[in-house]
Amino acid sequence: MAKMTPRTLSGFMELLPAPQQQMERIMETLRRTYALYGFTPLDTPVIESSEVLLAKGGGETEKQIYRFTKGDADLSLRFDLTVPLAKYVALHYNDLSFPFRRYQIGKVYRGERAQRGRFREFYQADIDIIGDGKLSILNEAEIPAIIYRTFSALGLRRFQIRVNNRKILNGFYAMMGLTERSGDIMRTVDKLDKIGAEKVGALLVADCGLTHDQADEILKFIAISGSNETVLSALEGYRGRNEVFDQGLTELATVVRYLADFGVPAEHFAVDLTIARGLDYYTGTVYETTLLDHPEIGSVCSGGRYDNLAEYYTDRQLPGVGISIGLTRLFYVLGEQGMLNPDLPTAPADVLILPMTEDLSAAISLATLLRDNGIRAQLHWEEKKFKQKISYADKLSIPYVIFLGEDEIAAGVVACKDMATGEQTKLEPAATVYHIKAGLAEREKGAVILG
RNA sequence: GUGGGUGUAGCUCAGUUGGUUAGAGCACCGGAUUGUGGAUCCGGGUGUCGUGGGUUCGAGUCCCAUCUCCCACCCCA
Repeated sequence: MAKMTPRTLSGFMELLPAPQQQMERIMETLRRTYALYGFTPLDTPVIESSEVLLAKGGGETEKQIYRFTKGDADLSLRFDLTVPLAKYVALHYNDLSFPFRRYQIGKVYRGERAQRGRFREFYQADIDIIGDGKLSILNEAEIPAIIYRTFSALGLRRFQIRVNNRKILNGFYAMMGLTERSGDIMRTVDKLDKIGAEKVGALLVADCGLTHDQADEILKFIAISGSNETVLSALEGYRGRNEVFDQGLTELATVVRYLADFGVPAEHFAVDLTIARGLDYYTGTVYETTLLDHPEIGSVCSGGRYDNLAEYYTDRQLPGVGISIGLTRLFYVLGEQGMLNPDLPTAPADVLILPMTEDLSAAISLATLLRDNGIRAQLHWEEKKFKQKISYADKLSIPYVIFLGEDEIAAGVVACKDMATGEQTKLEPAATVYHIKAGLAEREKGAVILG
């Protein structure tokens, strides 16, 4: 009979067991780090009513969203975690305490063309802080610290958190009398890294309708660079000409001010006036984090400040700040670059027990003892040759194999083989537990995710 | 959504001006006297040459269509 050819849709990541274990480790690290800053875990449905997800309407979202009907219901897959959060906060407003800090790691869906490092289904690992009416600027200052700690916890070293403030840009464009075109200008300027100043200048004239002088002035402005202090003092020169600009500058200075106290080394942080973010709901600080060795892949962690999270669901003013780590993209890059530690334990079990007697009673109770002591134990009781069973442990890189035959049972011991060294010990069960636990602890010591 | 490429084994690929039964390496499976894996040796091809038509005595190879995936744009994690 002709078989259907199995395949996985393009743009959907599907991992083998070992890499999946690595992915799980990264997720655990993210959860643990986020929790250090007082964020509570949240989960929301992958499917929502289209009415909810598309409340804002129009734009890219509408084009990229996976939308379908089931009976009479018009449904969509979430394309980010922020809109579901807005719905959640508006819906449960009375039961939440503000500032509301939540993290969420979940899959999102975008019906765009898949490409290298661009997926249709991917994990986002978000944190957001939502205020009720007001939200302190210090939350914006804390975000880079969270990004830094998170990336460091993964073992990443070569990354940079770039920060800007939209009020500075909007204020500057307002000074030039270009307020109504500031969205277009930002989107164009955002390409600077990719296509260079010359082309951006040309696009500003061609697409945004600016004069050459205006384009030059903008390019000159965003070219301001150097240390944080240098950029800030250069910006001070523009103070007093536009209220929004002044406010943005004050905010940016505050974000920079506490960096050291938050433990963020200067080399991982840069004020960068070219960062604008395409998304139009950002109103203040914006963040973009890139891997220094892989700028071509774009941002792996982006976010910013927004003033009105849930405006489509409630009249309440709910300002917030948040970031999103593109976990699938990050994992893809790390894997492609060989940066995932090959020595990272990925075995599904710590011990494989090979019972060699008809009566499994001794083997099963040994497995129970191991599990009672937190050791992941698997019994191999299939009809296979001895060789195949030990080879199974080898392939799954299970670190220990226990042989339990007549001799051992009679002597009240178990034969435990360390698969890495080949050494074999014969110890009583309790001593074996101790032996294995010590060995596992040793292995975990050097188990950084990136290597 | 727009434009450009690609398609042979699980993976990376070879396959002559169209010629007989489509190959290599790696991977995988089995074996080398049933209590010891990784190394070696022996054995095994696991394939609708993306799919459907067409040209031809003959198509993996040429033509058309279609699908797929990849790349760029758009946008973005």
